[in-house]
Amino acid sequence: MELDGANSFRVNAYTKAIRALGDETIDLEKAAADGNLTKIDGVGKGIAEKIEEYIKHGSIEEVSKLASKYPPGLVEMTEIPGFGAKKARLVFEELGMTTIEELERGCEDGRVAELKGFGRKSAEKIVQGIAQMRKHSGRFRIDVAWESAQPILKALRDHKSVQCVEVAGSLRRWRETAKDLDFVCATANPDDVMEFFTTLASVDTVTGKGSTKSSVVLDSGIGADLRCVDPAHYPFTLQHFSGSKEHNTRLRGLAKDKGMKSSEYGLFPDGQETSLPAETEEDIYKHLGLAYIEPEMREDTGEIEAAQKDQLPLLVTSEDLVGLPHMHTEYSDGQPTLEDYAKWAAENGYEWMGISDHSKTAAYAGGLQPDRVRRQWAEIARVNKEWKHRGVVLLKGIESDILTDGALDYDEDLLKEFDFIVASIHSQFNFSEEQQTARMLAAIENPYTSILGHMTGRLLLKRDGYQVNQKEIIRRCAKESVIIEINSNPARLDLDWRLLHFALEEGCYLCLSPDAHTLGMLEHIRYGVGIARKGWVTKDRLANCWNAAGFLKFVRKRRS
DNA sequence: GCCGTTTTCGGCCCGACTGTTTTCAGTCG
Repeated sequence: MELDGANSFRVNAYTKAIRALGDETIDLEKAAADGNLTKIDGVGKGIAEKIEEYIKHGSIEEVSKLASKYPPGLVEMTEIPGFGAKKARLVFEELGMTTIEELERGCEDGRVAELKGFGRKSAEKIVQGIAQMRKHSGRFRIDVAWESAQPILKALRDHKSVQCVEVAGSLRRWRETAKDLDFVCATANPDDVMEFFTTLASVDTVTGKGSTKSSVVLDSGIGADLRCVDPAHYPFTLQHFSGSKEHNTRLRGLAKDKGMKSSEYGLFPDGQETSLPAETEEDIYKHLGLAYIEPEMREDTGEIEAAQKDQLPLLVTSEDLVGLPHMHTEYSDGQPTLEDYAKWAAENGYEWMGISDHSKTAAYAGGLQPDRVRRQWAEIARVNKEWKHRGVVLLKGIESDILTDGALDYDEDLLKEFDFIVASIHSQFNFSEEQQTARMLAAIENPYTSILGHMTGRLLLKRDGYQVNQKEIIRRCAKESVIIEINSNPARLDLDWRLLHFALEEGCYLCLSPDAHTLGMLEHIRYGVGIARKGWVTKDRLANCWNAAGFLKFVRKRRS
């Protein structure tokens, strides 16, 4: 519709409706049958008709018409940074271009630069944008973003003109991936700070420079924006650029209802040019009649309603964690020894570490045959004796493959002697959803399964998860008292945070797993904490916050 | 196209930067 030059308010109306329909709790066919479609926020007569048309015919005429008018390559073009629908339409109509490759050639041979509204620089930017897009598919994992951000944050904090600085955007909200980094800085000398920022050693290219906003691309390939504001505006600017866009749109609506205008510079009562005061973000939320909302929750997934009723959950923090399950040792495909983990736990304030190497079927990963399992248990007993005085205990666990029929990977004689068992799928990713779900349900019903490992097996930005009915799995885990893992490896972050709130409502217990294969990977738990907070997780529902006795009691209870 | 404790018409969130312009359109967050 944007390519077709449709009224932008119409486009917005569809965008808003699509977002509402994305809520998995809506059964569209049922709503249509009951005539309740227009009760969905953002769905009126027109869009309801489109949905009904789709349910009836499996397609929508207007969509088909638009699709035949504008080749799919034009939609792809709009993914190029700085290149939107209007420009895509122009190169299509004026130059007949239908693919990104054609656009790239047109930029190189000078045809694009001759178009009205374009020039030499625009053509160069497009070529650069295409290269960017190809190289990184536009998004970065949170660990890349976090690690790129830390040195910059430190450098800015140490700069004499910087009063305070914080990372905002999706990284502050702990999204699993980020498009770029956003820094917000309070300073009286913005030009100083901007000059410093754009000449940092890790900066590869400068793509924009002004006194309020500068943009760069770092060596790591990720973009970074810095906003500089007067210290009086800082809380507003930080709040604004922390997003999400959807959250802020709602807040601006609330402001409007209260006769105020909200922007990154303040909260302005109608007709006034001075903002209401705010020393912290908390003050801003207070002005809007809301309890303070933690950045992780700012996704417009119910947090605003909860804040209005002062019913926000008290989110778990890393200080609440006392134990970690799921880590691999030299016995299978990990690098650390048992001793290494015990030492790390003592040094980092943890009481228990749940050792879980791969089980025997995972031969590719050095899965443990029963004799090796018993040898490891003997060593765990020895290490535990040595570290008892430091208040650390290693638990005897295993990451058991879920076999194709849903069985665990050892005989019951051996299974019953483990302290806990993480059950995970590592093979037959191509099962149908029905097969995969049945396989997983069978594993959940096994009384020796304590924790369900990485529910979908996804690798972020790389591989989609296997097909499985996650909600059915979650409900069964709740019923069977199987703890659902939040795999904290930044390549996984699986279970997805979007399902955590649902899992909590269904009554599930969760745990953060480092799934470590090196000591360094234990640090990944920071991403798990972020994701857990994002999913509204409280410490009473997180097994990591229970002491070893409590964790073992929970696990043993379902075996009896 | 959606929506309505002022409304069934006339609004719809707001501001910065860039590259192309001579006052602005497009894009982005």
